[in-house]
Amino acid sequence: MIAEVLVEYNAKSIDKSFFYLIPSSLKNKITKGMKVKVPFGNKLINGFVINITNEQPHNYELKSIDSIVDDFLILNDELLLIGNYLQEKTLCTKITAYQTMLPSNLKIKDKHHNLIKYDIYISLNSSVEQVRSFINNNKRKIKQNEILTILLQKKQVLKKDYASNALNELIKNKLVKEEYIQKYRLEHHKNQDLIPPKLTIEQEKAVNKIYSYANKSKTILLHGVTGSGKTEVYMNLIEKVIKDGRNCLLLIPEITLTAQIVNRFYDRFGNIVAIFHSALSDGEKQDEYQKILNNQIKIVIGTRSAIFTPLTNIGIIIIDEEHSETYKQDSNPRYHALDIAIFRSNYHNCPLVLGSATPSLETMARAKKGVYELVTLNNRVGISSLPNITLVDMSLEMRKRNPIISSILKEKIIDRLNKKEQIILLLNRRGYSTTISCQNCGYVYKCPHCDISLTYHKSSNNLRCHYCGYTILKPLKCPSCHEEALNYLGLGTEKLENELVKMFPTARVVRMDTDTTSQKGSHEKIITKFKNQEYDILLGTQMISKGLDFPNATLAGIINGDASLNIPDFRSSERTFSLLTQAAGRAGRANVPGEVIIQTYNPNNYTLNCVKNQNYEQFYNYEMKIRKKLSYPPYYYLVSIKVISKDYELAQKESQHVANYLQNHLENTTIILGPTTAAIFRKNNTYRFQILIKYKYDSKLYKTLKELDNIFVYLKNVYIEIDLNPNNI
DNA sequence: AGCACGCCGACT
DNA sequence: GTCGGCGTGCTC
Repeated sequence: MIAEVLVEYNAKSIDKSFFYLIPSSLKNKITKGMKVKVPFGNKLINGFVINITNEQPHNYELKSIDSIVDDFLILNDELLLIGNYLQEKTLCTKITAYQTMLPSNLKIKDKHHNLIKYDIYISLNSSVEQVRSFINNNKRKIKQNEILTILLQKKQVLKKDYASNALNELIKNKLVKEEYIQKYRLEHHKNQDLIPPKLTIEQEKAVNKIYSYANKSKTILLHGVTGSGKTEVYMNLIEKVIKDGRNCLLLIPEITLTAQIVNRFYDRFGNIVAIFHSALSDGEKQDEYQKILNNQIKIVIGTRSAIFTPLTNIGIIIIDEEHSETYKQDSNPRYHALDIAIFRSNYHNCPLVLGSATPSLETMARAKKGVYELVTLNNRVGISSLPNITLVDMSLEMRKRNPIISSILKEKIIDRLNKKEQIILLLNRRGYSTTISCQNCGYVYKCPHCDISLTYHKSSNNLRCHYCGYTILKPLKCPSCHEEALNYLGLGTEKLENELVKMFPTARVVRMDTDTTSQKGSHEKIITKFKNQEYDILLGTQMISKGLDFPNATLAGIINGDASLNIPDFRSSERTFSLLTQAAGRAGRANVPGEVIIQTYNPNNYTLNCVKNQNYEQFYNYEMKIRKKLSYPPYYYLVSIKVISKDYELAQKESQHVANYLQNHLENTTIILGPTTAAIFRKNNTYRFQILIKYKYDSKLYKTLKELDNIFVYLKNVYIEIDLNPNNI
């Protein structure tokens, strides 16, 4: 018997299987998916058995497996397949693929701690008669008799509650025994008093439609406006699937911000729910994983990597806030959870639901084409209507010397403070400092070929497009209003907080950004306090826009609606639409109608007007035209290739080679742009050049990218980074 | 990745 | 004469 093993070293040059004999002592113990120790060179290292065969792969002598590291299956058949797929899709090494899929305590490494926690219980170790006679014959051993009497009634109690010399004596004399029982760190119980809300007709129709695909590997887009009760739809689907005896996987973008959702699931489903996210300790993760392996879990809720949990018999996969960019990993391996979800939906023959108020254009395009089924929720649950949105022209306000808070927003804030209602203010911080805009009229330079903002390069004092390389010298005056006011955008939450305190001295203001939420649990504290109305104004960055529900918040203000529009990326309109729509959805959820003020230098901007009209369809149609014209997704797929080196000349030279190579090896319908300097050109003294591939269909793509990747294995001091379907380019 | 092997330059 | 620099190539 021969085992095919992947070894723990992550290097392109040894990204292949190594073969070992299985010694007779391990013959019936080793299965594929196990972690083993093998001799490699002159060291003993860890590896995964990925297959067992009878065929001798080479004619030279094989070494034997040394030992088993963990004697349980770490990679089941499905995970083994997913690893293969992941490697194919992202061009990472096989070992990286498998490592990525596992929680840290199961990953390959030398010292691995066993993080299982136990409670020690004590119980009787002899017959009731023996214990009774012991009590009768040892009347003076009062403490010991006390413990025995309790055990006669309760059978099993926690050791730590009774720990004493007397207890140790009993254990020593084998009258009482200790038992180690695994204790899970996270335990949640169903709220027995909970009465699930009755579904609206629309919600019920959605549930039935989606459920009609049970046992089919169909992807369904659930497009529901903010406040339309998507979570309730998920819960009802999950209930049905569990009744059918199958399990459920729910992905959410960031668990810290969506603690509210998780708690609703705990209340409704109790201890059959396991959660996974980066804020869990290794021990907590191990416990949750263990619960799944022990078949105690029917619902897994987690962030991106939870898509790899070894949940079996999956009956539905749900990706909430489908448009969220957190589902794509932005370091190696650069996988998208959606791709893995589709793979698993095929494997398990179960539906995959993508939920969002603002679906990504790619997803909506597929739904419109009929690749995905489209299910829509048009109405908010309850009597609340969609909020009323106003765009405020900040260039007019600038002249009135209200550069930060417009007069209208100020007026509304005062009004809400008087009514004892709450206010949410969003400071859109994305896109600072890379672009410059006119402080007088809001003009932003764009590339005439790529329709993205030009990036300012201080060293050369010019403006450059990092897609195609178009460059102009930075002018002194704004070409639109002729003022000398071209500058960085810049306003921090702290400055805004000070401004608010000055403007509204009696208001209680709380700030939520990366500074105030670095401590574990601080998110939730701020959210809870605001919800309990201990504050009047919640001021924060994009983190306040997601999935939060504040019934008393009736006004949402967006301080700088433009900032994210100007990021030099073709998706910046889409991101802005999504962010502002979500933020607007925070207002007016309960029975008080909400109001939203968006401050902007571009009140005629199409995207902002679509937000104002709350019209996804309008935005979609408009943006799709631009994407078509400029050959962007969803019309074309993108691949970004970065060539990275400490040596400027070398990086430049090799990136030119890459572009030539692609030109010669890809189909002629494929567009190759660059090389040009990457968005972040110089990063800790390494230089990055970027090549962009746009393709519709290219049968040679994967083969060519693999070859390219292999060429770079043998080049020195220069590296290549390939990102298929990048989030940012 | 990690290690041995190997072929040149400056030391006790 | 030898020690050690790191470039090259191999690991089942």
